[in-house]
Amino acid sequence: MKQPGGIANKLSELGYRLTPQRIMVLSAIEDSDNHISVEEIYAQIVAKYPQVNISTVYRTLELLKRLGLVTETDLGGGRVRYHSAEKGHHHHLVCQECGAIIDLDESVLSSLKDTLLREYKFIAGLRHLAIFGRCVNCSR
Amino acid sequence: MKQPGGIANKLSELGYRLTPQRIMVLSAIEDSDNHISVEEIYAQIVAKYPQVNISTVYRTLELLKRLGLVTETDLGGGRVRYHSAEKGHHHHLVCQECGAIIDLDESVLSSLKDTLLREYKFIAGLRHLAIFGRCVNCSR
DNA sequence: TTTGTATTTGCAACTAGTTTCAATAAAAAC
DNA sequence: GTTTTTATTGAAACTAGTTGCAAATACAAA
Repeated sequence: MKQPGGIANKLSELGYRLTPQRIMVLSAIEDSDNHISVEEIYAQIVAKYPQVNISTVYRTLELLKRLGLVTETDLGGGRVRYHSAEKGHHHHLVCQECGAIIDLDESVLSSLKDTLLREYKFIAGLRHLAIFGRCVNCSR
Repeated sequence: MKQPGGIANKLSELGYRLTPQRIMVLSAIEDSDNHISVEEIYAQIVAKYPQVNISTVYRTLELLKRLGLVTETDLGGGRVRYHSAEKGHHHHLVCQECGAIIDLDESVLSSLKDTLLREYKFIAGLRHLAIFGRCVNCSR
């Protein structure tokens, strides 16, 4: 099929089968520079193999998400997007006025995480969060 | 119909019509102690007026959300719930293991808001956030 | 290489939520 | 109280995502 990347290796290590459909979903995510949507993944696959069903794409993403190999982020307007967990965690500031997306380093949320752990004994996931609001340009 | 609460007054002040359907949605939200789901609101309405359509409930919630009169929170598993904005803002820690929901005061996120404003010139909404992770009992 | 089997897939039916549009009814004007 | 205007509603069609199940196939074992 195609050279399997890091996610594919982990999948088979965990005992899941490496089907062509799964490899195509993995490639689409790994080859994508930024975040990729279900439609984009599906379009990419159908272009080569039209018989592949969209439900397989949804199921594969659900699996990858559950195993923590991929992170899902809601960047607003129901636009859920996917990203390889291998490429590191980060967060986004999403402007609800102009739609601008500002990337945010993971460290910005670390003091919040500490507070929650100390005061509420709660281990916050916060791997890939979208914070909605207004950017500089739109707040004037 | 029914004694209109604070939200109803604001709606008509803003020039929106006070229909029986809207008043019923408002009452359901205002009368609910905690967060209420679409199905719960709809079930409550249909019990009295079976001819009311679910799309009207969705449209009313969309309107109230847009006007900031009601806050929407995703408490996990696609279970979106609604809450009167008049009753104050707060946040939730949701345990992905046992489903426990811990309420969190708004102030816990104020230092994060400050940081985002100072370092990124971004005005974060963060009115009603759900943070996913693991509670004390499940993290052992 | 062939066989066996449990996992995975495609398909079709289903659910939640959205949208379009003609009919209805709030609220303003008379 | 009646008429007029235009926002709002109900109905039905539509879209995105999910689920059940029989058929297909990845992979282990022979």
